[in-house]
Amino acid sequence: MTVAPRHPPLPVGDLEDAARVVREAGGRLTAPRRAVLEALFAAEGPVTAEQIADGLGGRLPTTEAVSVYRNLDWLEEIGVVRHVHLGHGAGLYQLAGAAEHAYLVCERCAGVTRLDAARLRRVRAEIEKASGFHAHFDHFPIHGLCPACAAGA
Amino acid sequence: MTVAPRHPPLPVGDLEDAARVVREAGGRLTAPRRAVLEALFAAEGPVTAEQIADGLGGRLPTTEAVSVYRNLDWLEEIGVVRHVHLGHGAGLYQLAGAAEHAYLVCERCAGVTRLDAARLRRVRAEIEKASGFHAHFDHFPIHGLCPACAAGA
DNA sequence: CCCGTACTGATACGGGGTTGCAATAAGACC
DNA sequence: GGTCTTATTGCAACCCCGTATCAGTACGGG
Repeated sequence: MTVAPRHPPLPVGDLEDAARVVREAGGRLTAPRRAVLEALFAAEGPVTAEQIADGLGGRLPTTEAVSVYRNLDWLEEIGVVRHVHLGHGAGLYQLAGAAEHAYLVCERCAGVTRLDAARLRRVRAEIEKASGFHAHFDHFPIHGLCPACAAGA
Repeated sequence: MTVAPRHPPLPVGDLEDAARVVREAGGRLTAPRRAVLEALFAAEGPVTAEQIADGLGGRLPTTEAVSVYRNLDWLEEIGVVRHVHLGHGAGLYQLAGAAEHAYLVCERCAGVTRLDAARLRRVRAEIEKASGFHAHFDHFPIHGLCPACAAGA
């Protein structure tokens, strides 16, 4: 689990597409690797390695946790997978999408809101103006109070 | 290690001040607790629990790690301490300051820049406009490319 | 100076992830 | 299809960063 991506995101459309990318990267499409990819395609949102190992709660065959970790790492290295942290617990993995998403986590109700890149342009511009940093919002969440909790507080 | 502060920050100016606050919160000023506070005052920036337990690398007497964790937790509950995460590793603890600081972490060189609240007003405003969230930047870092690495990339 | 109880230290345990290594199986080449 | 190379697996042991339990200690109000 690297903190920074080594390769640019390499979005894949389906399993077949992923298989091609895997081979092009010099990898083999083994059963555990295929299972990890299938789980990522089947998942609704970002999921933990443990959820993948458990077959998303029984919906898919299970996979050895250690193989899940190794495959997620490697798939992340080649750009197919990304992981985010939405709190103190386990990292959450997902297929690398074409567009960056920010995750807004409410510190009171723990609710998570996904915001797409387009709406962050001005945020990034303000950060750049204030610090020179070119911010990415796809690895650590933006923490704070959601509208409802802010109103109640 | 709570993810969200339970109490508003309660900045303390020096050890004596901290001792008063500890007693007012119904706590006792034991040797390990004093040691943790001394380490936090002596530290240059945010430090790990382990660094505190080690006496900041020998500069101060050592303290049992388990007591360091318990004291940091309790001090955080009463508002004297805050912790941040600047990456995948251990949390980093510091005395709660009066002003919020954001931590900008470069994903390439891992350099950390501290930015104070005043310069974040417009950033926060843009996030509020885009999502309704009232963002805090003092718990998770803003991840991205520092000016130097952005130029080199 | 006493005494209740907040706190300590030793130990065990937990989640989350990584590493070492022998055994297995993809898939390139024939 | 058979062979062979080596990427990958699965098991087990391990590591980091903390937490929980609990008997014993010591802080500090009276």
